[in-house]
Amino acid sequence: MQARFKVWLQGEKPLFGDGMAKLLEAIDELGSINQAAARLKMSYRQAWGRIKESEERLGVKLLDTKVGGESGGGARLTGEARVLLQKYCLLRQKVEEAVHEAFRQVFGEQK
Amino acid sequence: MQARFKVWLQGEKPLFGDGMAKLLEAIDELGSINQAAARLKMSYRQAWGRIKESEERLGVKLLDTKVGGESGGGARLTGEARVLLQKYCLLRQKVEEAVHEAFRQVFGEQK
DNA sequence: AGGCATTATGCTTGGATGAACATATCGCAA
DNA sequence: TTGCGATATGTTCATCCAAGCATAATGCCT
Repeated sequence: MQARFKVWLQGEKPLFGDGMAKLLEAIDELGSINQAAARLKMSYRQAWGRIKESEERLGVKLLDTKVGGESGGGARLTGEARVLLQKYCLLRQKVEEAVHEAFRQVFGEQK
Repeated sequence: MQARFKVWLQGEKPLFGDGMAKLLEAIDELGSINQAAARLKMSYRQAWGRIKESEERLGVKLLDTKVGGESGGGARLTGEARVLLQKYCLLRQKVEEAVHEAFRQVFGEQK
């Protein structure tokens, strides 16, 4: 038995969680929404929709996108997206450590 | 903006989370699944199903139930259910404090 | 005997979430 | 000028989970 968790940023509605974090990381590495979606085994349609939704809720532009041109176009994270992603990852990491520690304290060496 | 979280116990499948905790607390206080479900604004059907599912996954009997008789019957937590509930609440509390602290550290005094 | 509150369980339907399909457009490159 | 890879959206379809409906059984109490 183990403890699992989710953590996310919330305003009036959910703003930014693990899904967006993984998606932005993949876009940052691969340079396009399309390839990132493929790696995460989601459709381009879904990836794009989640980004759009998140941008609207946050009131922050997360991606600079380019249509057409060399390699067909692409997407790059904005500075604000980078800052947010980095902060979220830090938050997540701290919480993960806390969950592990709390589980150990409460449930000890259990099956 | 704030940080929210969920934490739950997991084996092969999810075993015990916030929903079950609130449900068991209400049953403990009110003495019946029926009244507990009403308080939590869920149907008896759903409450009963979740308990059954959780018992099966955990391999632990959570309730002693009685059909008919004085006041129509009722349900009481087993000792194992009490122990599990108490441990889960402790885990949840520790995680909650950690999430708050981590959010403060990472996001500081933010809008 | 009849009523009542409760446990116990099957079945059906509705809503929401995600998958899939269909286009349109853009701009470089061959 | 045609093709390619990408962004950008609308729409439809499937599928899973929750909600609600229905019903049986039990045992005290009046």
